[in-house]
Amino acid sequence: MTSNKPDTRTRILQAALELLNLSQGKEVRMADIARKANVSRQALYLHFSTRTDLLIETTLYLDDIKGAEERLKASRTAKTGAERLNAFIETWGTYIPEIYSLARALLAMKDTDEAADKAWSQRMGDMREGCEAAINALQHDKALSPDYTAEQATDILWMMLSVRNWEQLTKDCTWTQEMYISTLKSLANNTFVAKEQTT
Amino acid sequence: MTSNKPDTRTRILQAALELLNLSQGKEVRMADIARKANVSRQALYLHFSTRTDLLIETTLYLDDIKGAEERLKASRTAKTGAERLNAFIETWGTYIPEIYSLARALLAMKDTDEAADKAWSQRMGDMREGCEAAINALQHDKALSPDYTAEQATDILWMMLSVRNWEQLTKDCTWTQEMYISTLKSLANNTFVAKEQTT
DNA sequence: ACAAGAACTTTACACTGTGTAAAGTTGAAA
DNA sequence: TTTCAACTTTACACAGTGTAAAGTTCTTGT
Repeated sequence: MTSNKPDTRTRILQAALELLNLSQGKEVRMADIARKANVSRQALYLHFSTRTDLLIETTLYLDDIKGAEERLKASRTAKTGAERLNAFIETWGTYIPEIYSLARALLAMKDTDEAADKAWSQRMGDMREGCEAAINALQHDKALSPDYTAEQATDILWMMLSVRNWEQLTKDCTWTQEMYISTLKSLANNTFVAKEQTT
Repeated sequence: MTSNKPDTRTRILQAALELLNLSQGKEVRMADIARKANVSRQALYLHFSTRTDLLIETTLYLDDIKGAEERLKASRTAKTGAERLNAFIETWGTYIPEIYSLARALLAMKDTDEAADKAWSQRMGDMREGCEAAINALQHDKALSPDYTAEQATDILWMMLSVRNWEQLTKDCTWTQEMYISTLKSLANNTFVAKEQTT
């Protein structure tokens, strides 16, 4: 039988997660996480080589909990390209707020910390593949707007769906999550789906 | 006659600017700036209370040099709303790369430093007014797409034109500056300018 | 000519947070 | 009972920001 009390490593990851969710914005320090996990600060370094490493591992842990991959894969079952585009926006748009606290911490380091930058870029690269798949599906349906190449369209969709944009719209512009999802769908559809020709 | 050798304060601002432009990405420290300006590190604190303060003052200095306000005001002379929208995108889009180094430094602090956040928000608030004016001009022409309210449209345009988006498109997606400008114009026009009705 | 003061320099140090180092404790397995 | 892994405890190096205070230098007014 698998023990139900989590091992130290997992407890640290959970502590990091909780603190990040709680202390919105404020820096979460190694000492804070250690205290929350009921281990010594030094013990963190037995499991994670640096703070950056710990945060990166925490994102992986979170993805695991949330079942990120399965969810994103699900959007591939849609029939038409347009449906697929909408499904992807819905899925990703719903996922963002769940990972936002952590994303924010990583984003804050991205500009100065090489490793954090790399980790974040990789994640965004994965997300980009989802954008690409949706755009390709549109193109396959001959439903991609002639205004953009598939690559350009991917770039633009990727831009639209960035975490920073979600942050700006829901925080600075105080949009609700529903508004965000529906408006981005509308925006993406207007932009990428070719207008029906009454030829 | 006004002395042509700049006073210490100005020399510090110039040094900060140069270093930020040069050392793309890497942190610029107070000691670095002091060295470059040929003053002691302590002298910086005689002119600026904190590093954040210095960076903020540097942005103001830069705006001054670049004539930011005059340029942005110029876009207001356009006749139609659509022209105005394009003029604004052109002006702002051209301005971004000129302030990018500094913007980047401020953005990096924004997430943790209260004062930096405030200063940046204020700047972006100013930029938002330009977006709002362009959208209002469109609405006045009855040329605003019925898909969005003026406020929503402003929010979306503001989002589209964010520095982070410029960064993503030109750095990650390796778009040229020309491509950025022309694509964003096309994007904004498609999104906000009402389709001509053949009623 | 001299005092006063502004604008620095120099030296020293406090503080925060990350990360390293090494010796000591504890509990379980062999 | 020893041995080992997984910790704890204590100590410290290091970077970078910001404070403090005494010393220098140059200018200016009287």
